[in-house]
Amino acid sequence: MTSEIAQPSDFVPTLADVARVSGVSTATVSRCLNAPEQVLKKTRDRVLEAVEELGYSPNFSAQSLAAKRSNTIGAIIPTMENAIFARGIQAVQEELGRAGATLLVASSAYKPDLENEQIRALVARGADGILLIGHARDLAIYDFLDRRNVPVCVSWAYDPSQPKPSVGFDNRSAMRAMAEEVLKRGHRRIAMISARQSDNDRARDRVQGVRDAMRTAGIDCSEMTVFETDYTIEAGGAALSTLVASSPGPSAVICGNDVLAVGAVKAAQRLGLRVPEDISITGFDDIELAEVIVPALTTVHVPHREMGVLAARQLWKMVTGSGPADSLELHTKLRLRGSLGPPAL
Amino acid sequence: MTSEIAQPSDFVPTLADVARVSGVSTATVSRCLNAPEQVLKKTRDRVLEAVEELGYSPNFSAQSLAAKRSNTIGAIIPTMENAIFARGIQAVQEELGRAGATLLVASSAYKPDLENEQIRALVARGADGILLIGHARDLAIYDFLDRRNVPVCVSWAYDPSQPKPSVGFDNRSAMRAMAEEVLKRGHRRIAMISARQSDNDRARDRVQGVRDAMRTAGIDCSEMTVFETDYTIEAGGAALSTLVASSPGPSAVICGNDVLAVGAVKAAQRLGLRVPEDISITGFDDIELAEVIVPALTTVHVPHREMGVLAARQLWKMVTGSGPADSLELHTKLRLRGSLGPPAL
DNA sequence: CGGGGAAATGTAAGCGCTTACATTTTTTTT
DNA sequence: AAAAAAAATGTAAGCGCTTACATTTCCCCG
Repeated sequence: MTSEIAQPSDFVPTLADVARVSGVSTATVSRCLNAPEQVLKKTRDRVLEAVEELGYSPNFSAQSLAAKRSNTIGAIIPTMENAIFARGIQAVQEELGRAGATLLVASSAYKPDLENEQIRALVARGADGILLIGHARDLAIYDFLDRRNVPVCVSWAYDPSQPKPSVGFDNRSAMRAMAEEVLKRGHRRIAMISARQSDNDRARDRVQGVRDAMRTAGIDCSEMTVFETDYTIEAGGAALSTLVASSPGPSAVICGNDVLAVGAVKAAQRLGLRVPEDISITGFDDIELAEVIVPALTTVHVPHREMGVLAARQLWKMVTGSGPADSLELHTKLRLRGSLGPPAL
Repeated sequence: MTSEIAQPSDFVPTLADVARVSGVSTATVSRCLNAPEQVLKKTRDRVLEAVEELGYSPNFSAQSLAAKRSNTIGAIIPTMENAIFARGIQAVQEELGRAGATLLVASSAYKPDLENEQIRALVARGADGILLIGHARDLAIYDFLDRRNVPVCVSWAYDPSQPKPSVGFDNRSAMRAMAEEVLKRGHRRIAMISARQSDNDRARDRVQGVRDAMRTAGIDCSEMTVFETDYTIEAGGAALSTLVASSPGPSAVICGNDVLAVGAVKAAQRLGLRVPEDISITGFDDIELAEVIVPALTTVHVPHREMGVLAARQLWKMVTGSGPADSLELHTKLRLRGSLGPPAL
C-alpha cells in the first residue's frame, strides 16, 4: 500500500480516508480513537500511523451527531468584562478540562431575552449541561431545558428551595452580616448603591440582607435609600454624589459590589469627604481593586475560584449521572478594612 | 391533522417531525428557517406554527455537518482572568453576534501546548475562523490551519511582516514612546519588570522598545535589569522589592503591564518609598486599576474594545471571503499620570 | 384559454461519524 | 484436536440537517 503524497491544500481527511490508508474498516479506526484497548496493538499502530500521515483530526459535528453527546458544557454569564465572573469561569474551564470536557462560554449582557437565546443556542450546539448565574429566569426556559433533558446548575447563588440545584453562597445572609457590622459601628443613616434589582436575584437578595439586619436592629428600613445603577465605577461615583447631596446625607453607604464601592470611594474623595472619617463605604466580592484602593475596601469575600471548581464538578456529575444533583453552599467572609469606620459625630 | 399532545419528556423533535406535522417536506421546513423569503407566507406560517407547537430547535451539529460551515469563530486567549483580554473578547463577541456568528472562547493559560490542543479542538468543532493573541507560535500549527483552510487573525499585536494578518498595535514602538518619556524626565537608572518573554512576543517587543529608546538616547542598555515574573500583582510587588534592594537601585521602573506596575507601586509604598518622588513606576494597558490607585499610573492606553471590534470584523471578512485579509494598525496613547516624575537628586 | 417561465415545493443523496449486530479470528477448555 | 468462549474486526444503518436537482404549481401574456 503506497502512501498518499502531497495533499491538495483543501483536502481534509476523514475517518474513511484513514481506514482506507491503513486497510481496516471505519469502525476499527473509530475504536482506535475512542476505545484503544479494544483493538490489537498491531492494528492500532498501523491506524495511528495513517492518522499521523494524513493529519487527520475528527469532525466534531459528525461525532456528536452520531454519538448524541458532545462532552461540552455551556455557560452563560452576564458579562466577561467583570473580574468576578471571569475568575470563576476560568476555574470552571480548568476543572472541566481536567474531566475531558470543553466549556463554551456566552455572555448575556444582563439581558434576559439574550440569555434565553444563548441557552437555546448552546443546547442546539449539543451542550450536555448548562451553567447559569443566579436562579431568576422564565419558567419556560427551565421547561425547555427539562424537555431536552439538559441538566442545569446554578451558581453565584445558593438557594435549595429553587427548582435547580445551585452551588454558591447565600447573598442575603452574607450581606446581612456586612450590614450588621456597619450597624455595630453605630451607623444609623445608611444608604445603598445597588445593581438593578429586576432580573437579578443576587442584587435583590443583597438589598434584602441589609433590610434584614436593620429590621432586627429595630431600625425602620423603609426609609433607607437604595440607589440602583449600572455596574460601573463611574455609575457608582455618580450615585454617591447624588446620595451625599440629599439631606441628611448617609453616614455609611453599603454598595452591592466592589466596582460600585470603588466608584463611590473615589467620588467621595473628589468631593472632599474623607473615608471613613466622614463617610463609610463597603463593597461586596473582594476583587483585586478592593485591596489596591486607599483606603482598602471593607467587603465580603467570595471564593470565586472555589465556586467555579465545585460548580463544574457538580454539573459534570449531573451530566454523567454519576452523582446526586444537590446544592452546595459555600461560605463568604467579611473582610474588614479601612473604608469602614464609626460615624462622624 | 390533529396535533401531538404532551410529549414524553425525552422526545426531542426534529426537522422531520416539523415537516410531518405541518404537512410539507423537510426541505421546505429547512428553507422556512434559513431562507424564509423562498417560501410562501401561507406555508411558512403553517410550518412556524408546527415549530412552535413542537418546541423545535435545530440541531447544530447536524446543521454544520450538512452545510459545512458553522457560523462560529473560535478565539484562544491566554486567560480570561485578565481584564484586558476579557474586555477585548467581550467586544469581539458583541461584534460577531451582530454579524450572526457565535464566538467560542478557550484559554490556554499561556501554555503553547495547550494552545495547540485548543486550536485543534476549535477546528474540529468546525470553527470557520480563529482569533489568536500574538504571532509567536509553531509553524506547524499554522500549516495545520492552512491545510484546513481556516482563516486566522492575530490580535493584540501588529506586525505586517508576519505570515498572518494582525489587528493590533506595535508593542515595541508603543513601549519605546513610554521609555522616551521616562528618559526625558532625566531617569538613567532604569529597570524593567516584564512578563516572561519566552513564548510571548508581546512581552519581548515591549522590552525591545525600551532598549530602542535607550540606545537612541545613547545609553548603554546592556546594563538594564529586566526582571521576568508571573502576571500577578504579588509578583510585581516581589519584583520591585528585589530591584530596589540592588545597588544602585533604579530611579524608574518600567513595567510590562499595569498589573505588575500596580504591584510595584504598592510594594514601593510598603517599603516606605514615595511614588514618584523616590521612585517612578510606569505600566502598560491602562486598565481600570491604573486610575484607581494612588498615585494614578502613568501607562500606555490600549484601545481594547476597538481592537476587539476591528479584529472581529476583519476575521469575519476573511471567513466570508468578502474582503482582503490585511493587517490593521491601531494606535496607543501615553497616559501621563502621577506615578512618573523626575528622578530624585 | 393555453403555453411558457418563474416560483414554490418535493425528492433524495450525502455530510463524517458511532455503534448494534454479524462475522471472523484467536484463545481457552476439555 | 475439536468445541466453546472470548476477542477483534467488519458491515451497514442511522444521527438531523442542507441542497442540487426534479417536479409541481402559479401567474402572466398573447
